[in-house]
Amino acid sequence: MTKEISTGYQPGDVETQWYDRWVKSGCFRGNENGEGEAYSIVIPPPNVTGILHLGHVLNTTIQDILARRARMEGKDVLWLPGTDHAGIATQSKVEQKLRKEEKKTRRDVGREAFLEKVWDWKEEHGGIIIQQLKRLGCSCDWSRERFTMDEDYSRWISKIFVDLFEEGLIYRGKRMVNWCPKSLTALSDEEVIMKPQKSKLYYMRYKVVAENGEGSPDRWVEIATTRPETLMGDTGIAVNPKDERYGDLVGKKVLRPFPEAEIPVVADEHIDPEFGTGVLKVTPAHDKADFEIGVKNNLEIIDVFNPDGTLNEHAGPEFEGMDRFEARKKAAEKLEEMGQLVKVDDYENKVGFSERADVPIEPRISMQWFLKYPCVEEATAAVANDEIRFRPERWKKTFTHWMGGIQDWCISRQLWWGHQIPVWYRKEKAEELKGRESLDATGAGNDLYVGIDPPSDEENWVRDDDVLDTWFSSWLWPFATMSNSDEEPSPTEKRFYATTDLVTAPEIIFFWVARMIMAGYRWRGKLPFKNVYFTGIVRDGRGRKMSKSLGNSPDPLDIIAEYGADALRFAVMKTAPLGADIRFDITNEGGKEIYPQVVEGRNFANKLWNAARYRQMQEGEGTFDASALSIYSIDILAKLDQLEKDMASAYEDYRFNELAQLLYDFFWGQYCSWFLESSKGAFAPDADPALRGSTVAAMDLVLKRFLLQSQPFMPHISEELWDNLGYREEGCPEFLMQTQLQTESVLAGVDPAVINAAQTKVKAIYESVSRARNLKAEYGLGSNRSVKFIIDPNGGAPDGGAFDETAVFQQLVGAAEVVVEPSFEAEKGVPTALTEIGKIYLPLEGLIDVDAERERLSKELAKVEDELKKVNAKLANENFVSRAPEAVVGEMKERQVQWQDKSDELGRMIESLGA
RNA sequence: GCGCGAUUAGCUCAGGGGUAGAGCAUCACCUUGACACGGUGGGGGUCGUAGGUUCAAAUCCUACAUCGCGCACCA
Repeated sequence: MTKEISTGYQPGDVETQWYDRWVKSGCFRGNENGEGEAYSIVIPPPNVTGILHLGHVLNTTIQDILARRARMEGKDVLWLPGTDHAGIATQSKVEQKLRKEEKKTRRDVGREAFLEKVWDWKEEHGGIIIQQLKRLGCSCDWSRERFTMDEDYSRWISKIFVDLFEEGLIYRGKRMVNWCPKSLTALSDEEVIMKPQKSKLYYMRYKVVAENGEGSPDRWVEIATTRPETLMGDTGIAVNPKDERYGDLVGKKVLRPFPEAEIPVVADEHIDPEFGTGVLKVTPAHDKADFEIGVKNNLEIIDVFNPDGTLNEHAGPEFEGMDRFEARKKAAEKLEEMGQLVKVDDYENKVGFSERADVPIEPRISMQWFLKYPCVEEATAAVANDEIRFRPERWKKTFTHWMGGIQDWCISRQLWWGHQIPVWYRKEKAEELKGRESLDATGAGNDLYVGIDPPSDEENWVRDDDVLDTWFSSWLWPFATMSNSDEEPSPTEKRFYATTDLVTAPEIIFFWVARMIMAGYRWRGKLPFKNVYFTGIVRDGRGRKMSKSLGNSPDPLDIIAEYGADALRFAVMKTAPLGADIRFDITNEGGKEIYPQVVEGRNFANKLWNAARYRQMQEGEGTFDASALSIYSIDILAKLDQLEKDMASAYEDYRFNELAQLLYDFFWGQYCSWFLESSKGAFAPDADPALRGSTVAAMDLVLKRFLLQSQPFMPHISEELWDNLGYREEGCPEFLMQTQLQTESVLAGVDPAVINAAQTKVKAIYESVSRARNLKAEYGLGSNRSVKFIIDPNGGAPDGGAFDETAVFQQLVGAAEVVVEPSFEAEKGVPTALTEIGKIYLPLEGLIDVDAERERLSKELAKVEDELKKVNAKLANENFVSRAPEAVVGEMKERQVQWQDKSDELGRMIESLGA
């Protein structure tokens, strides 16, 4: 058996080999001493423990395309990568492992030892995602990779904290915060996700306390609540002051059923009389709104929960130690027993969930550090007046809205993995200071130390236990990755800050984007980036967001292994309209998951591969001689020019899907389907050597320029073909990815009139070919054998003369023979098509059927007349003729003539067939 | 409740006042000298619904419907 050589492109080794070579040659390194225009992006740092998902693929491919394109435009590019320590996520993972393997909690092992374990874990498992980004082809400057817990980077965090503390923007206070009972930490508002929940609305009744024996001894007031388990913490009930039903109750007391206590009835305008019974139970310790009502009315605050969401001693012995959801049932049961539960309705409400731990958060009063945001006005203005440009622009509104209602940021977390707050308390005063409210720069004198470095007599001090919110480190990312905090701006920063583009998901517009703008302005006096491109969300075929928990997110690495990174990149880009969501289609074929969009990408890569192979099969160098170019070569080169123009303009607007579409349409639809097919004659043994040479030259030109254009999207295969085809020129960089785009038109030396004439003629030929193929197919002639066409160019040839492109016509149509016969007199019933180059006859032996042909032509005539009717109607409309733009009317008139001619001609053809 | 977005062929999506488009899928034909991960041709759409503006609306405007996403202290 002979060995079969695969004609298909095998991406695997090709991709990894090129990637290694690029890295080794320093192609990705940002040059701070360069002289070109600077272009920079900082990567949104993925979690150090993260695994690549399709969202990352979308996001980083866009960045890679921007970076690669910028390099080819001669810019000095820095794409700065790194990872984020992801406080809660990482710590939970290690805690989980600890629990599973050693049956211990982090407290069992102690802070120091636990942190060591986290670092170990990070060394072992961290950075997987970096390897995955490399496999995708990302051209990041890995020599500058950063991690938010790096020592230099950490010093930045402390410095920023100290600055803000001294400025009075950071303070500590006892406040209602979002508490995660699973992670045992406070969370910022942004880390809480509201989810609709099917729950119950419990109607219960409290007894009104009789005053000095007056009033009805049996008066009850009905209250609706979703959280009966907190009633032990109720210290009042509230009604709307305007609510006539309850007006007389205000100032009286009701009896809390358990633990039994008399609690006051207060009036508050926030109460909606329409909701439930119009009466609210007030639990100041466990609800933000209740807290405010409590403060206003001087109500007692009773916390009935432990930090982990179980109930504490204040709930009474029956409830102590019980989980909050069990306690809910139990409280309802108990009310029932007491005859105080009126009814229970099904009810859907929204409950805040911890983003990371995915459990309902508990509003809880606790001592936390807060930040009043700096530079809010400047940041708001920067986006409002497009100093920072958002794409799509609609996110501006969201941003402005949030900035307008901005709340102080709870920055402390009761975690260990993260940047510990740089605050020390004098040992003997520590307990007192830790409990002090409203602690700020003015408060504690010499007993408080806030500094980047620990105090020199550290042994006399106790450090604050809390760490900072991970986002408190991320907001410095654009500049803290470039310079150290104690030094002048580094050469890297001087050259590459502010960055050019930021590519990120709209989900983190508040978490990250807004805060970076403020931080950049506050500490660098410069906005951190010029453009922000918000990507869409990657969804599955059913429109659901891809997520690990749904299990609907395929592993990009599996896809890459099967189809290649270039295919995946191309697939994602082709369906990534500006900021709109992407549906990642998955179909199932015989139990195997197929990704149609990626298949398309792979097929495209394969097409590219084979088109290049075809070039390699033609021997020798081409010689570019403008005067020897065929009309087909001129045509494809003109289209190449147009492609480059269209690409440039689509890049301006970040229209990545359009860019991918342009590449695809040009290469497959124009170059392969038409040009390569039409050029085959030039390689026949008896072909004119000048034609052959110029055709090869045209092929080379197109391939070269096309590879330059496609490199950012499909870097690996483009590089491979650039190499295989030997397109590197003397004195040019080693790699395609370093090669500069050429901007000069490929047809610069050719007379525009010649180009125009060639394109007109080629267009006519191609259209006629389509008609001829059509005719063939209509008569069921699939094979190219034994098909003969006769062309009667009688006045129909585009240049007015005889038709001289029969060879190409024959090749394109797939015919055995094509002859030109002016004024050909066909037998009756010979199938005919009316085309741009004349009448085309398809004589069929034994198949001549006058009736059939008449019917076919009649059908066509009907279509033509339909069009003609439409055009006629339009032109008969006076309003149209007088009010539509001249150009539109002119075009319509032209169309009228065309359809009329066609109709006449078809009419004659039918007539000639006889009745 | 307010705001934003989407709704175009079976699927994934372009188009954005002037003749409804692509890829996939489907059907028919084709082992034509790069590619069957290919070639050729066909079928398939009253552009979510109802109004309005206009000579002309898939496109602009207004409502509504469905889906999605933000924001909001309705227990």
